[in-house]
Amino acid sequence: MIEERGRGGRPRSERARAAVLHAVDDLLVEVGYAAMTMKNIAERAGVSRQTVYRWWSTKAEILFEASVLDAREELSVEPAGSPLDDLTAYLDALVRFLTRSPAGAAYRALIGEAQHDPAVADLLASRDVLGDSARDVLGRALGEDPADERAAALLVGPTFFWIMSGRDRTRLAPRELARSFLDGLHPRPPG
Amino acid sequence: MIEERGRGGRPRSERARAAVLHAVDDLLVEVGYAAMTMKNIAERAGVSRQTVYRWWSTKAEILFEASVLDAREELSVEPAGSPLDDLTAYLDALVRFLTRSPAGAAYRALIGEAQHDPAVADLLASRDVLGDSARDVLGRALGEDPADERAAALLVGPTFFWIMSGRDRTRLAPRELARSFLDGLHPRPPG
Amino acid sequence: MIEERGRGGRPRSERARAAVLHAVDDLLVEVGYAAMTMKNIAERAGVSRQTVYRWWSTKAEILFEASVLDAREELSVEPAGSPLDDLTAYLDALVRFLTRSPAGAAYRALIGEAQHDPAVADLLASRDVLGDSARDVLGRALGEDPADERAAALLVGPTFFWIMSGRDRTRLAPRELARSFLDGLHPRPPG
Amino acid sequence: MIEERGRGGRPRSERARAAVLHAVDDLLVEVGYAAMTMKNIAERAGVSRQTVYRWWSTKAEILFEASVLDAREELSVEPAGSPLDDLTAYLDALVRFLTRSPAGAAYRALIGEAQHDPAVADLLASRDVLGDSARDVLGRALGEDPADERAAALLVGPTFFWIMSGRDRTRLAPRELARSFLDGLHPRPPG
DNA sequence: GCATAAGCGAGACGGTACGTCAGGTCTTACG
DNA sequence: CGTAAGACCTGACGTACCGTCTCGCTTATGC
Repeated sequence: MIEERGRGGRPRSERARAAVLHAVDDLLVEVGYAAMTMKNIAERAGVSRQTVYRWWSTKAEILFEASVLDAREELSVEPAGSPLDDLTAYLDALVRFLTRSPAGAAYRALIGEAQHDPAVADLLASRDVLGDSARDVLGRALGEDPADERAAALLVGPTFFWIMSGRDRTRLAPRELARSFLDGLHPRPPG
Repeated sequence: MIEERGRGGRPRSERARAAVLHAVDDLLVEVGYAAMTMKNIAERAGVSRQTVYRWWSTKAEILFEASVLDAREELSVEPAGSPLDDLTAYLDALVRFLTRSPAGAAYRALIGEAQHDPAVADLLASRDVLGDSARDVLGRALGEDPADERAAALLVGPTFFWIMSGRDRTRLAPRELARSFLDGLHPRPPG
Repeated sequence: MIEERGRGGRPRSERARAAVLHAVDDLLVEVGYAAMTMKNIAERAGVSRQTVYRWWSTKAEILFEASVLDAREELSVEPAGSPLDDLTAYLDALVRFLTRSPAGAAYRALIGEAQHDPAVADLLASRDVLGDSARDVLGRALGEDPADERAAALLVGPTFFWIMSGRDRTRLAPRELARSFLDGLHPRPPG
Repeated sequence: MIEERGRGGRPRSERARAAVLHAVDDLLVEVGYAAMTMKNIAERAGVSRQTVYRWWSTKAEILFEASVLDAREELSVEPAGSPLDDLTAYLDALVRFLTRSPAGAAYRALIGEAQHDPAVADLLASRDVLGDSARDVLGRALGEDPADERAAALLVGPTFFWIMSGRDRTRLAPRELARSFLDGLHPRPPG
């Protein structure tokens, strides 16, 4: 990623950029998505409102930039030896991400906004965090390359629905889900 | 529903109630959830803002009341003869609901809000539209009574995730999903 | 001036109106016209910005409304017995108004704005404070009815120019100006 | 005006200076004084904002520098043979200046600003454009040397007031004003 | 010719006011 | 007492201009 700067001009302040991303992270945890405004992001970051608007259009954009790296990291799991163990570990990580991680809270908020804001929908479409991570683990566990998007939805969907619809995370059984997924992929021969 | 009224006083205007619910339906389609405000709900309904606030606290409440009946109806399917056909018909209805129906748009918007608004989360928890409809069809198709909440999530989840994450609905294959679900429930015996 | 109110609706708050007009008066003296913003008018008045904008479009409008009554009063003088005394008294009042009175400061500021803001020009044209007061005193002193607008300009102009161009008010001689004015009106017969 | 420069350094760009003064002239005519900002002066001149600020503090300063020479020129009139003709010609020029000339528009704007900005008032006091021109013509027409500042105010004031208060310039009668002025200066002997 | 120094265009920065909008509350008059 | 109307306070919105600041580059002087 080459720094592309036109001739002259004061360079962008890396300090300001980092402060804004940091502020967004903090505010999401402290006051939640709805109460997080461009105004208090700027104030919290010790940055002028204009500077925030210069680089990001909406709080969704900032939040996305602030959380996408964390998200990728939290959703990548070490190889565990067997497909079932791999998928179980992944689903464990997914539950943790969606229910415990600040980045996951950001992701849920963004998915929510995307339902009624096309700009946010486009933003999320630009980096399919959940889909990519699921395809990664599927590729490794099942040797599919590239892994099927539909298979990823089968793997992720039940857990995603469970959490997004507000159900109790402790009643989820990642290992059973992983087993069901594997069984669904390799059906009994008919008859 | 008996009208419970204290002594005297003008009775609640049924006309106003209906006008508000109607206005919310229309506005959701015309301007979307984000641009739908208490103010323009009131104006569209020809009702004073105070009257709206008297009976509902938030636009989420109105929207929920306005769409929950439609939602139940749209998600109930006729028995189709076989489990596979029943589930396929249900998933077809689910896709239609989430992507085409105004009530479905309302539901997606509310799920979104619920991610960062506990009040909306409680509201949705009070009537588990998707879960109930899935349990209904599972009960009928598989003879389970009451049907398992986890099974419902397995059935609904992949489609839910696919739509909520903004993927192309035409690339969904409800019949394959139904088949995978049935296979996942009844795994091959090991060996 | 009949109070015209549609059916219903909270009546305009006289308290808010008075507070705004008062605040403008105070601020003009304390911080001057340029530093007087809609924002600090509202804050000083203890009134919301929206309420200020509801009733006035610009600070010029508020200032005009706040000062026009004072202006009329300060520019009306008691009959003094002779035309020369009448006019001298008037010019004294005019100097005092333009250099000492808050209403006069407001008037000078508005005349200034009017030079590059047509809306302010229209506003001032709607009530010709200086012209009217001059015509009044001329009508009484000279028995002209209605008094000539050009005569008013002859009477007022020199003093107006003197003050507006920032000259020292103590070097003005109202009585001499009044005498010159009377002589200019009744010229020597030619020859 | 000797160029005073320390050792070394790039000399001031005459091109930039001229471009700014030119831009101010144009913008005053095109968008008016209020809409003329340091920002769009710089853009219009093709000059950086910093460069504008390096040489002038306010738009008033630039405007003054840009228009004062034009003003002096436009307010100087050829000798016409008689005092009445001289003064009439001058008042004609004055009306034209105040109502038609860009330099006059600049002058009116500056007079306006001076009412609530002491810096602008000082600026205008440094070169009494109207007063000087009036004293010049009076000196020539009446042989007074130096001409009286009060006499200048008597001559200029009525026209100045007429225009500044927004009255119709076509209803002015410069010759009558000149005659009144001359009569006012040489009153009938009492009795 | 090479350092020193100032001017210059570009454009980001922290501020602050703008005018608008929605939220939620209140005060009227009418039914 | 419910209702329509609409004024009220609050506070965020996104924009504009302010005046300052950092850049890289240019253009002079003077050693």
